Amino acid sequence: MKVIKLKDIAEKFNVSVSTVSKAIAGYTDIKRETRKKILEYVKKINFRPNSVASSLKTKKTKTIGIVIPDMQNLFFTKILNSIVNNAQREGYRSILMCSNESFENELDCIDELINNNVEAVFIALSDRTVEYSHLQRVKDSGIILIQFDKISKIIQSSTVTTNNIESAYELTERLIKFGRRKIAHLRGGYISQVSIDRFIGYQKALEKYNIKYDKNLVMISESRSFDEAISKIQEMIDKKIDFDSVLAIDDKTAMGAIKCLTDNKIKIPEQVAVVGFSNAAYSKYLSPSLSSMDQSTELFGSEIIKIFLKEKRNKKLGLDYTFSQIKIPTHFIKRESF
Amino acid sequence: MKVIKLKDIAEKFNVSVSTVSKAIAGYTDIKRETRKKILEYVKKINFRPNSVASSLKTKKTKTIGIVIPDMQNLFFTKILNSIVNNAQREGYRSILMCSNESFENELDCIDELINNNVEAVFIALSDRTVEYSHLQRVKDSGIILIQFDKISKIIQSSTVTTNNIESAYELTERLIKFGRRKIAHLRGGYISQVSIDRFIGYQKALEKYNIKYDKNLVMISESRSFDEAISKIQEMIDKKIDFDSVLAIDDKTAMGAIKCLTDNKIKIPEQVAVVGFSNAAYSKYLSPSLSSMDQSTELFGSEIIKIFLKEKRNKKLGLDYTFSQIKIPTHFIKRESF
DNA sequence: AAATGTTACGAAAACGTTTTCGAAAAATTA
DNA sequence: TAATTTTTCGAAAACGTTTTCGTAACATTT
Repeated sequence: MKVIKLKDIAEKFNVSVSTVSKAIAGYTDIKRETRKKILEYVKKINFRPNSVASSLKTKKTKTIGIVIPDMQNLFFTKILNSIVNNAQREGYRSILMCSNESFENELDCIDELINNNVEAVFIALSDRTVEYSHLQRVKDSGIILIQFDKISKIIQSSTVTTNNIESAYELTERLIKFGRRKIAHLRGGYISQVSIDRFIGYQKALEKYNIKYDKNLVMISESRSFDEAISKIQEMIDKKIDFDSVLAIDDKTAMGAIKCLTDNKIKIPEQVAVVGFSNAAYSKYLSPSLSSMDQSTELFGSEIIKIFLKEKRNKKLGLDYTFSQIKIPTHFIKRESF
Repeated sequence: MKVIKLKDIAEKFNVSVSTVSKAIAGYTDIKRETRKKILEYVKKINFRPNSVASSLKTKKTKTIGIVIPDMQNLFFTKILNSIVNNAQREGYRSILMCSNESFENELDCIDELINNNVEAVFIALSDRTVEYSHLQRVKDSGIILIQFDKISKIIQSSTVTTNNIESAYELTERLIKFGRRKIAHLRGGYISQVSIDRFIGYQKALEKYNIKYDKNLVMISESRSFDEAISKIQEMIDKKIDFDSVLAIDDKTAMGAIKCLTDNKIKIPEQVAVVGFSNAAYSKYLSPSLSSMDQSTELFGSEIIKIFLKEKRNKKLGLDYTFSQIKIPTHFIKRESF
């Protein structure tokens, strides 16, 4: 119950607190045998210097803060997992915050993290974030900021994203080469950069293959929910709009599409091919299983930590650092839906 | 860039550091107007006392540690979300750790959290945890321990769990009342308490309704994976074992069952009804959508925090506290698979 | 033997708070 | 006016580290 501290160890070996501290920290101005016996004891009782006191003194908290918009979204939880694991490996602990897709919450999360003296903030913005002074505040506090997935280009920082334009382009191209010409696009709202970029990729591919863009084939799912996807597709069917494939903004909406099509006895992929984004964990479990664009979530975490360590090193050396803009490659996962 | 501290504010108003500190902390021995002007300024610049220094002094870190075995499992991420939100509301931050179903990792997580002076550890054990001295170490460090979902009864602590026995009983009973008698059970391994309890519930219901227990109807899915579930069901089909329903250990294995049955052109639920546990986010997206037992994950978080605050209060008052054993109620979600 | 260099260690300050305790100033009572 | 109480404030210690700098002890070189 009593917590050991440096002083206790110092007394045990009749040395000073400084000596013990330096032995543990690996200083070389300690006699070999002195250091050895201290280290042995430290190891035996599994002693680690009080991290709070240490943080106060060194001004390093060895803590990073993560803000994601949704904890029910496996894409984010996988990235989260990967960040946490990579951070842990480098000796950093992770404080987790969730904005729940609310701008208000996001502000609170940021203030909380700044107040907690985290060394870095890794954030995927909420869909409702339209103003960015809180991110500036992070930077002004001397905290390293890295945006991932849902980012704002207004604030200068390193970013780690999927190449959404290219990725959507590739998917569309695949559908075209599969023989589809009437490709419906179930997109997200207008303020989401992800949604915008995927839409651009979709258009570019059509253009490249001389397929006339038809705005009747584009539906907007503001909420990107399963239910909204169903109703949007049903609307298309009711309006008798002719389409032979669906490029959905993500796997959840793709699932909505599959559900709706199946209920309407439309054969997938024979009549309508369906493809999603993100390769959500459940995508392969569906009937038909969903073809999707995998985003290698493990790479997100490792790249983010890599950038963080680099920026930290540069900052320490007083170097002017340039921000990294990393694009995580995607690759197509072929399943039954297309 | 320069971080404000108490001293800066003190100088600005020509008072002492103590006065500023006390004004912020709400002490009453500060003149109203003095306090007012300090508080106004503090609010204006959004100042909060350095939490590291504060923690060192007060020995309260306002931090809780959470350990879960799997971040790809929506059941856990939902609980995680709920804990984090509830903790945040009470002014606690959450350090997140993931054991990835490894006992080794779990040990590391615990040591890390102890070293970080968290005030509480909330843990769902990994499936491979067979020894519990690390949990004892948490308690010995004066840290409040609360186990949830996957718990060990060997270590005395408060717990928050689903009533797995009753819940499985209810599901089985529902299948029986639905007219099914040949109920297959796709269970988990033998060391998982969750798996054991659900199996017990299954047996109890059979017994109650005078249905003879048939061990041919029970399959073990050690990994509880989608693929293993498929192969186990396929095995049943190949062996021509007759069954009219499947009680799966969780929604993922239930999905495997659905997939396999669908591929074998077996009608759900007409020929075989399928039901799962946990009401995973994707369950309603399937075709057929999956009936399941919802576990109100939000309640997990609020109950855990409630217990934590109670134990903390009792500890402070020096009371002998008794541990709470909370059972989170489940309720059946009827969908298409049964 | 003196001068110089090297090794091993500890004293003490500092990090930014919180909180106790004493005391000055103001208000109240005798 | 003197004595007492109440209000308001600040000095200072403490939390457990890290790290600088000084120095004693010893070794090596002139």
